[in-house]
Amino acid sequence: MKVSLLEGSHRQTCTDCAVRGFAICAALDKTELWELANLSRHVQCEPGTTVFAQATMATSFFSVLEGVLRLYKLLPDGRRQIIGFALPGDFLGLAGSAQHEFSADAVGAALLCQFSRASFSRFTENRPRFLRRINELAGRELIRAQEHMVLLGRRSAEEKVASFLIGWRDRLAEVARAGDVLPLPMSRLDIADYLGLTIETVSRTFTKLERDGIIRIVTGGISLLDAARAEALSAA
Amino acid sequence: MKVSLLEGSHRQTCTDCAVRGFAICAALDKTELWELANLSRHVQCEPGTTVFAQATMATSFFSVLEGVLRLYKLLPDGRRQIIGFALPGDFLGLAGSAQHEFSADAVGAALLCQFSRASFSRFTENRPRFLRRINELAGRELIRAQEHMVLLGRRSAEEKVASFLIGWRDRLAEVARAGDVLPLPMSRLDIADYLGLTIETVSRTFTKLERDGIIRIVTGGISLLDAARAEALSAA
DNA sequence: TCCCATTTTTGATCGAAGTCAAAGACGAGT
DNA sequence: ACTCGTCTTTGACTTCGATCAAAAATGGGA
Repeated sequence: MKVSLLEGSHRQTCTDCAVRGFAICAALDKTELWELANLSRHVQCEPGTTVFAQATMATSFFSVLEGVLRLYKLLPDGRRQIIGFALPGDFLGLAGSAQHEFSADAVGAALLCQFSRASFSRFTENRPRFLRRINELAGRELIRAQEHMVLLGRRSAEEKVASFLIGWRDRLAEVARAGDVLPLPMSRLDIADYLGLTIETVSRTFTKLERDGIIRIVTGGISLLDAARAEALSAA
Repeated sequence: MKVSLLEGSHRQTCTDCAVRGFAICAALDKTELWELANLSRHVQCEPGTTVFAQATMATSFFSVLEGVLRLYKLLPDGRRQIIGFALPGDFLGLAGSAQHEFSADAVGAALLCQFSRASFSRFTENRPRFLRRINELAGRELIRAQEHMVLLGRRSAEEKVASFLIGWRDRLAEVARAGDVLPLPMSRLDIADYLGLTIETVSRTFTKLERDGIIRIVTGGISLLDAARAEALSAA
């Protein structure tokens, strides 16, 4: 496993940032943005790169600019639970704990905006607007986590897969133009570990959804043929 | 189901509050505390009272003073997932959404400190210290939720029950003197819905842990005979 | 103290998802 | 186009926890 980061070239101007409108920095005015820019650096990650590992010191915070990260926790015997996928605009470090509570690695190539913990905290300290923005993102994250607990604890395999597809579609729609096929950059194993299933069950369930005419499996993703039926499965 | 609250007598002074040291208001100085006190009222809840229901307008925030609340989400067909138990010092409203994302009801009798959403938000608005305190609690909540996802997605029934007992013991230790028996005020059904199991599986697992000499089942709780073995089960 | 409703426990059986195994598809590199 | 390694799919079988059913314990009220 690669654990290194490819360091980005140099500091960036935030004003033309692709996630400017919906990332954590959306709450900042021009002056503050410039100030924050001076605390940040861009980091380019190769596919599979581990950005940080569970139980290591959290010396940095990150904002995702491009790509997808998988966030996961491991049990001592190797069982893995993916607790979420981070997309452009997502912030890593909301829990604010001194140690990383989970590991994060890039699914495909990814570009991150990195802040040192200390300077970011200092910047944050006396900016109520920014603090409220952090609260807002943390609240959303908490709601997502609670919804995911229902999925993990109370839904069948078919409902889990359908919920995942609908949820993924909706999240992607927030950050990118939706095309005909829903790209699934993560592996079946990632999906299984996200849904609390095995890879075989995920695969069988995809096949079943395809047999039932709800989806079509294509390379690198699926086509949602019958979104209404998928939504019904994912809600019920 | 009872859905009403018994309204408390009148406003309270916060200085002698039982949860003063570890509730959300721990971040406030004397003046602020007095100001916040004027926005709060105490609410006494009978056992089983629903404090608020999922998908209703969130017009109030609450801080738990005494008792235990169960926080849960329901699926349309009645399946229930308990996403957590709230103890004294816990704050309800961290997600800050306009609608309640889950329901909350009192397990036994409970005493709450209620704030109107509007006045609490106004109070919060320009107090970075207080905002950071809210962030701190939200972060803890998020970490708990992430840990619970691992439990729901990747642990066996026995591990789930052991984790629950250890986690409950540790949470109680934060707010009350630990006695010989660990009180379990919630029903087996509550425990089952918290762990993503059925009531029968929870009961059988308790019996098995007792047969194995790890716990002793007593009325209203359990005795942890072999905490080390329980911790091993809950970690592994 | 005795009832009766509710909760908990136990037993028997079932089934959804896991496990084990092998075949098939895909893609990067030659 | 071919090869090798990885990922995905499919099949056969097993198992853990769910379901269905009933007995036992608990507790509040007459």
